[in-house]
Amino acid sequence: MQRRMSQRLRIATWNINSLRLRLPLLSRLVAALDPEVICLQETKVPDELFPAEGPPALGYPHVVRRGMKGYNGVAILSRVPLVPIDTAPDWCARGDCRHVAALLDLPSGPVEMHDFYVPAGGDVADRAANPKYAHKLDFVAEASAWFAARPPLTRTVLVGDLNIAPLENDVWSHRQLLDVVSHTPAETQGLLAWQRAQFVDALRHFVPEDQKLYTWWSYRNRDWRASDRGRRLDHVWVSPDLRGALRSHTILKDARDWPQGSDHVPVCVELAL
DNA sequence: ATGGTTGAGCGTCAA
Repeated sequence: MQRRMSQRLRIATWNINSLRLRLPLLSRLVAALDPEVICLQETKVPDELFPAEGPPALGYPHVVRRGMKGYNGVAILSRVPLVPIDTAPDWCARGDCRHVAALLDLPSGPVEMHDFYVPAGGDVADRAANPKYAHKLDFVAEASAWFAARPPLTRTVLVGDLNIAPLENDVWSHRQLLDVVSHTPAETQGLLAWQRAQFVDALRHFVPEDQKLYTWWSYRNRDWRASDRGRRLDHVWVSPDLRGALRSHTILKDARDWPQGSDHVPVCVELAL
């Protein structure tokens, strides 16, 4: 029986909440996770101010990024060569920098990599009263329809800060958060429809749905660990053909205590490809 | 119903 050698592929995703401020923390991420690919959100840096020397110095010479002034911004840092993908639309026609995609050029063949930063959606869970909430729902619906219209995906990974905690145990209190933006039925149904059309939830592949799982803890808590009012806002999805390639996952909870840390912690999934 | 904290960039806005 012939058996092709498979390669380890670790993909990390992190809402870094300012790349320039937290560039030094990336070396901690690399030390802890040793990923081949790092997907970042909320880089908050225009492309012309992107710290070009930073990622290569950390061992990630291949970079695709899309940034703007002040807000949003996404980037993929890689040890593996990248080929940018530019076929996705400008979501909601806003010119926002909320999505970047690339092919990972692996010896076993290309892997399609998507990095998303879904709108947070503001405070009021009412489409009519809150344009940010309407934008969030529209963004999810548009992305969902775009992926659903494609032929069945293969060797595809989608990660990012999707700003929605879809399952009951993705939040500290399902009942208390049903009206809180990030866990309303309109959001969770929209996100699950997007996911289930083409993807497998890689983190829930490893952690059963009856167990609490969080990736974000608000800054607005005196003791985030003691109160533990977390939400699972950061996600890793893989196309169904990669289910058997899933090896392990890490939620780097310790990163929430890094000096001047982000309110999101890095999430990592290892595949054998 | 409100507050609590952080980042960008210099007003507040976004989260």
